[in-house]
Amino acid sequence: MAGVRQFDETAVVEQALGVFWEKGYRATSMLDLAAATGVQRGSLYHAYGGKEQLFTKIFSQFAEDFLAGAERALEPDDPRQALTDLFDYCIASITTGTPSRGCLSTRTAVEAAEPQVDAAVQAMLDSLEERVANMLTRTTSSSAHAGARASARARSALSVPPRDAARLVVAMTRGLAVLERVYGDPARLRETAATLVTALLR
Amino acid sequence: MAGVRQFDETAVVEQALGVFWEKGYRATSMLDLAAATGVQRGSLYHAYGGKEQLFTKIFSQFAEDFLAGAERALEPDDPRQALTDLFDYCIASITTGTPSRGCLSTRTAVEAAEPQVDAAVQAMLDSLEERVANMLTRTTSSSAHAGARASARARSALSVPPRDAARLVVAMTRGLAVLERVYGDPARLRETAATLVTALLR
DNA sequence: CTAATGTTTGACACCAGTGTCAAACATGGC
DNA sequence: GCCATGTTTGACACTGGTGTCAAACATTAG
Repeated sequence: MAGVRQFDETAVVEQALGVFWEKGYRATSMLDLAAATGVQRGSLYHAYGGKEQLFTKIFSQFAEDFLAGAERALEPDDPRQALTDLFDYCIASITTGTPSRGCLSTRTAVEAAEPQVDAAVQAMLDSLEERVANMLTRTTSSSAHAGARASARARSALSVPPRDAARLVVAMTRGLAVLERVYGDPARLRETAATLVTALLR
Repeated sequence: MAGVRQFDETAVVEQALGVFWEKGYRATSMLDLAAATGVQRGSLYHAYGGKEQLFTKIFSQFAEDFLAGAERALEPDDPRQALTDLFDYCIASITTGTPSRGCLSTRTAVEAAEPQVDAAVQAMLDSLEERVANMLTRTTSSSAHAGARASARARSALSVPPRDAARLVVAMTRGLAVLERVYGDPARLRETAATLVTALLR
């Protein structure tokens, strides 16, 4: 194989992610991408086929990173702490930058229409939901079956089943993303998240 | 005053609302609007100035109607019923049409950038929050002060203060709007809403 | 009936973006 | 060193949208 790609692919992905995040999927043109990456428009078409394919690639990369971060946030054995950490993580992610860049997946979910793109977003949310559900079943006692050393004393109890709670939490992360756009106030987002955590854990 | 508007303004507003709702603020062009309303593009520019102004007018009309519906849904004296009715109302609103049209205000909040438009969305959410808060303080006992005849027996209690609960509820309506886009499953939305109601009311 | 007033119309000049392609160009395998 | 192979480049032909404007047109007050 001769005739080899001249640009640094990971750098391009990173730059392009920045543009998509800032402007949104729809509002981003191949022109913007070319300008931001320094790669000619023609080359981008040649290498990726078009915006949808390029975005899908970038988004799956992003989703992986995001989920890794969420996983870390969900580590604590106290569910209240884990949920709080998760929301803090999400809120930090969407309120970064000036002006804050918002939530890429939410924005994409709401504005995209391409099936590929929608599928990618759905996969990410499914994955997030599952991780939250796992954390909740791990850290809360549905009733007895004590045994584990770290939790000799009463563990927190959920006001609803863990699976349902997980869905609610994921739904809430989406709600927060929308409110960030509307009010742009991180403190307010944290308060609202805290309210949910309180309602969820008796 | 001679030289009088030839088109039926309320009809135009209604048609244009349909287009905005279906395609979203950004993706809607004056061309689309002209086609849908049967009014020439030039006339629309002349009469309204441009897309932003026209949208603002249409949106405030829409918000008024929406809030009136929400108000009606919040009438029951049982907070569980009122919240359920509210969520049902919201879910019905966003899942109408084939394919379902989604939530105009959420979509607008996420994709618009024009200050006028953002302000209109914010006003609507503030208003919704207030109505929910009113309903909650009206229908739940923060503690004693019985007296009212309809509630001689114990009234439902909130797991969090009414103001916070109201914010949470509004946030949730936004979350549901996003999930509608992602999963397109009304039943699932109702379930998630029901979970929140359960967590909120002990 | 007329004049004044505001509305409608279609055309104009413009811009931003798309997707494609032949030719010029690097590069690694031989 | 040369050639095959894949990449880069800039130009091309298009599309769909914008905002404006002079002229044609209705309508109503007087």
